[in-house]
Amino acid sequence: MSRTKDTNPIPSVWTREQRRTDQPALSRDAIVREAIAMLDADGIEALSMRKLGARLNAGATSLYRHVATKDELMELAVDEVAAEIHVPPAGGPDWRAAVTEAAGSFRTTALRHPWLTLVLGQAGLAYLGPNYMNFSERLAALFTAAGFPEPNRAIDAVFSYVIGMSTTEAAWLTTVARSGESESEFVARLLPAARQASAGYDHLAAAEPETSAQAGDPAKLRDDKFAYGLEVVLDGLALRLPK
Amino acid sequence: MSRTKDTNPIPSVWTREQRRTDQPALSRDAIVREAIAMLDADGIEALSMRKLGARLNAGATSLYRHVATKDELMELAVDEVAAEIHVPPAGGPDWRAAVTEAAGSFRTTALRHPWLTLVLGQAGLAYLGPNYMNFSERLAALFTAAGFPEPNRAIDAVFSYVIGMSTTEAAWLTTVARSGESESEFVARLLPAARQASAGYDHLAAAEPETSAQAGDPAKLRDDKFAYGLEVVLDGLALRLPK
DNA sequence: CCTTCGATGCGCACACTGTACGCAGGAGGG
DNA sequence: CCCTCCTGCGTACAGTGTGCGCATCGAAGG
Repeated sequence: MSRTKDTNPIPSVWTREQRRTDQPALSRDAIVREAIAMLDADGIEALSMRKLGARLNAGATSLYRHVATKDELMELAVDEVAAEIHVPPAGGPDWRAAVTEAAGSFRTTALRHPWLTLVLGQAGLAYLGPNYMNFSERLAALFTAAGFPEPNRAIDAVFSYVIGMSTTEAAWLTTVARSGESESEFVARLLPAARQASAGYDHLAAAEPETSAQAGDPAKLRDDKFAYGLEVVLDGLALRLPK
Repeated sequence: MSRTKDTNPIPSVWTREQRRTDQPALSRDAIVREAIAMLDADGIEALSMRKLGARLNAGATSLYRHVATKDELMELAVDEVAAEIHVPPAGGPDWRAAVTEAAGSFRTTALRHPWLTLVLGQAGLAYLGPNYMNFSERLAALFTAAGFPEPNRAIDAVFSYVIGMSTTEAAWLTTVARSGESESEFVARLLPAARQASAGYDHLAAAEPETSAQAGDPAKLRDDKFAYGLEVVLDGLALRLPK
């Protein structure tokens, strides 16, 4: 039984390579950080436990010592990124400017990490992470100080809008990125198809020149669109502010 | 070479089962219909080409004769479901009621098919499907008739809000469904964790009784929240309507 | 010093995924 | 009759998340 021939190279302390301590040891933080880098670079479907492990000079299953499951890893990534959202301190003189700042910060964060909204629309309770909690707390403080008797309803109104717009924009930017072209190029190439698709639809065709008139800078157009909708929501909220 | 013994049962017209024409033949429509049924029943990660094929008495790869790829199938499913969204005809006396109806219809559709918003946030160009085009066209007609000089901006404002809120609600309902409990039960069981998570956050803790006070019917609470935010947006838009 | 122990990383394996490819069989047209 | 086209399928490949048990380590305890 024990005399089966072992043709494999004899494992030895000398052949076995040294444990490398130069690389930062595998840790939850390092894993999350690298996962975010991969998500940002190559999109959500490019992240696999094996590739992530390889990037950290580790095997795929080693990651599971620090993270229970891939879903949990995604929630950790979401919360990590939530720390980038800036909410001004409560009590300033201009609540609208403060809310605009917070909304804009959420949007740019969501566009910098286009997988964020995807995970938010999927993951159970990413809302309970510390950074996300912090974000919520600061928002609550802001709206309370502004004088809203039911701050949660106001927050939900504003940020449902912000999330919806950011989701749509992120999806758009993702497909643009996949095309390998710049946004303007992609728009130009898409135009004929869009025109043809909206042929026969009176109002879509009518609205089209309005859209493609200032087709100069698509990014600026998106900025304006976002700002417009946000102003709409804030105006509606201002009406409900007891004076 | 040809004399190798064949131990398999001899294939014959008699042993081979009849082609069943009782089952509706594999067709793109049938595939999409069945896919939607599976998505509704078991969620987005439960849909695989193999299982879908099995449900249709077909092999997995047979589906590819009618559908180029799984992503394309998802886009078809989205467009199919988009037909359920009801937009009142343009030109009625009360544009707010009409928009409220359309927004509500979008929301109930999104909650009936909780995978919808997920795919929307991912797929980018599902928008070119005929039903989705129809939906957009009717919206454009509605807002134009209401008198908005830039109907697209108004539509984007309203439906970014609607999409954002629906996405959040759908995600919530999905995790509730996964728990196997009713929404009230799940809320009750989640409460301690939420309370603990918001300990130390003054404003979140302060807002909590406000939320859990009428914890009677969570579904009604969500309805109210949605209606509130929608009113906010519509008020903001009304200010921009040239009179 | 040696021994023990808990923590960490890893190789293997399993069940599953989307889908490319080539073949078999039936439908219809010459 | 043959020939061509269309449909379905079996097989196969390259991947996926992750459970399990083993090897290795640094530290702790005797």
